[in-house]
Amino acid sequence: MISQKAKYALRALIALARAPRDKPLLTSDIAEGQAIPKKFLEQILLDLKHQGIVLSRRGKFGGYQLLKDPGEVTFGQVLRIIDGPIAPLPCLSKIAYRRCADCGEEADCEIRQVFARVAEETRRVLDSTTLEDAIASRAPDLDRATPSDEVAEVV
Amino acid sequence: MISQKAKYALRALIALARAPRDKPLLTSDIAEGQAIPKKFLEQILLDLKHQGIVLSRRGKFGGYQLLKDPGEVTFGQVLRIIDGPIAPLPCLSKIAYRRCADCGEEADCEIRQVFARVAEETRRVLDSTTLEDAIASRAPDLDRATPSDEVAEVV
DNA sequence: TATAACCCGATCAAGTCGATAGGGTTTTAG
DNA sequence: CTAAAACCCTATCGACTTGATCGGGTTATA
Repeated sequence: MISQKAKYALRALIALARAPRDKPLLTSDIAEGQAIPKKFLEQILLDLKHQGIVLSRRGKFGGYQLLKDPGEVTFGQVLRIIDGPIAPLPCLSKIAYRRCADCGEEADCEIRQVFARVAEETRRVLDSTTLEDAIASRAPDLDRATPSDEVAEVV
Repeated sequence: MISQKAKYALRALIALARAPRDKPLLTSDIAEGQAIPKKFLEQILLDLKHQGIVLSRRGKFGGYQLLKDPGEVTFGQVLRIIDGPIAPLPCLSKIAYRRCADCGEEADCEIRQVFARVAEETRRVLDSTTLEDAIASRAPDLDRATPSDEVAEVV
């Protein structure tokens, strides 16, 4: 289950991706349009800003805009920022790898082997689907997916 | 992330699958062998019993055995019993479907569409991988996967 | 210089997770 | 018959997470 927060983040980003690139959207407008608690959305947009996904202008007539092209922001990136590692087991995450204290040799772990396949499939979808794909309601261009080694680097 | 409880359940079932079919294993033996808190394991095995995965004999020289063939118990079944729905969004689960209160039309939901693909891939792996596959350290026979409609029925 | 708007940390209620506690019930050995 | 072994069941607990709220602080513009 992805968190409510991640859902909010994706909805906000999709709203930003649909808006004209040069006109910032107000937090309150996004909040109202997407039925997101405003103060909660502020936190989320701030996270996304710190991670270089959006940019903000302060003061009167400020607001948020996408910093990257909608075709270059993947669902995987957003989920990792908001929810943390995507991998189903800590020992399968490269951004937050932790050995399973109670397991034996990783190479022999049957459970790890099965969930490694799940992680691979999940990454294949999430790291290749962009905001642009989502808006266009189309399947992502699979060639966009980072080569497997590099993907593994950020799961 | 799958829960620790689900990991324990899978480890216990793999231990049972490896044992001779007619000789029950003691909770305490499994607990010791797999480094699982005994009382916690009791709860887990009880759940698995109620769901028809294992059977138990009470009293002296009692214990647990697999009720089904190791080739007929999938990771998906076990995870659903222990952790609940596998689907990444409540609106994608058929065993515990809940409409997203704050979303509009489901057919138009871009997020749902993306995660529907994730759910599909995840199910394809988890519903086709059995305890037998895990023990043999081999990829599952994909033909074993339930036809998509039926799979959807139990996500 | 007033106001709009983002920035930021603290806090909170409810729920979940992993685990423990304390027995009750059934079966078998002797 | 009875004691011991082993499963059965419910309640509870502390730590953590989640979703959200609060109260301001800072910055930029008209």
